[in-house]
Amino acid sequence: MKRWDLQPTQIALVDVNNFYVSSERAFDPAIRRKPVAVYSNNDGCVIARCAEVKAMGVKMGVPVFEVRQLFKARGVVTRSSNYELYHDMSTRFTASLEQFCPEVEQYSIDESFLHFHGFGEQLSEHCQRLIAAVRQWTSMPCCAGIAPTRTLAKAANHFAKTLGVPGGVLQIGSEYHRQQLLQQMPAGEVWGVGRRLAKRLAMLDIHTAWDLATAHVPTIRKAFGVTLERTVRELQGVSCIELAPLDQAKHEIVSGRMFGRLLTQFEDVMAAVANHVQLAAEKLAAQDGVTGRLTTTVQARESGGGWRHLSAHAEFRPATKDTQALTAAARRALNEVFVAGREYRRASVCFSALERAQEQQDDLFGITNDGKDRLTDCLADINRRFGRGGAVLASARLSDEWQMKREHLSPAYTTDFRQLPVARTE
DNA sequence: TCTGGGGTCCTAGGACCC
DNA sequence: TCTGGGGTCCTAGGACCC
Repeated sequence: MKRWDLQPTQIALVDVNNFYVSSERAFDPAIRRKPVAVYSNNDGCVIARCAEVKAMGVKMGVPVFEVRQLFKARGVVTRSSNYELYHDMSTRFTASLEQFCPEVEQYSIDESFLHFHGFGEQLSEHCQRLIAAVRQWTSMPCCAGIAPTRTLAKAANHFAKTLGVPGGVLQIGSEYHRQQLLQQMPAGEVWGVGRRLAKRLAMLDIHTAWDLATAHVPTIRKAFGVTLERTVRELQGVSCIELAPLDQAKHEIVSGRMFGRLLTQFEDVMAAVANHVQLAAEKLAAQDGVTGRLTTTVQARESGGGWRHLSAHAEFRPATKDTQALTAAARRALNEVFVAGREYRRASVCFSALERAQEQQDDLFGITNDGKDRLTDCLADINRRFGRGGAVLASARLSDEWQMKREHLSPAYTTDFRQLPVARTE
């Protein structure tokens, strides 16, 4: 029998249970024993639920209006997304993991892959101590799945949660164990298999993760491409999915959002666009980048009632980070697609063709934009020191009709002195 | 009446080159 | 009538992730 737990390299996937809910509960003991749900931006749909709310049958992503009555009747506490809080809790979580593993690969806001080499049979206990420590240091519950590949570690983590294993750690220990688990797992639950792929796989009579792991690889390759082939090999125990480091410069930067209500006026939509240009420009500055291409996209209502994406783009040579030039280009692009009298519900801005500022090629004609870049740097600096919105171009503030709804927002417990939680002793 | 936001990778197809 | 082969680069779109 192949011993999977004694392979020289083991990967643990550790993630926080119901991360947004757990973050909300961390600073508000009053809701620790109550059912809690967290809403998306704009209070549009449900994006996090505690176990009790999941048990009520509330699915990820359901529109809020569908569950409002249920939540009221069952006393569910609701919160708008509080990303300042979540990011801070995420930093604390990752820092805790680093106390237990030198090789932490952060994958998303609430989960990391931990790489262990030559740990032998003690790894499971080590991860149990890790989970207890995270609980003590951050108050957040988490689980770990351990296996030789990322995809199998994800699967193990899935079972650590759903089977409620003691200590919150599940390690795939043997060939038999791997088979047992994968046979219980629907193919659509496998990391990298979404709804559409699951449907197409079902037509080939592939229903479980085990079916997928034992499928004919060349057939999979031919029908679904190299991405799914890699998933199959990972399920077989061959590590072949690498992750790009999180701190690597992004290839594109997007900022976009639904409006708090439908808009019809050009300047209202433009105010949102200008704000997104500013946010994207700050992210661009953070990676010391410049952009060669800007795309403005809006969603407009069609005469039939459906929604349609309309977009136009502008190019920059040389590439730039000048917020004024970017905003002006975004305005021209919006002008190309905006039709008076239509309703709009969303705007977004995407920077692509990104380059590093230092490696930027000189323009053939020696055109530079030194002075304007200094203004951009200065704005970014002010916003870093005084918080978002400390200084913006006037065009981004002409209208705030587009601002999103956040009617159930919790305080910024950890990032704003005025909102620190207060502890009292009796 | 109300349905998020920000990313990634891969593929196919067109334009263009010698 | 018969109309190459191989390569690069770019873009749009599809699928996935949390």
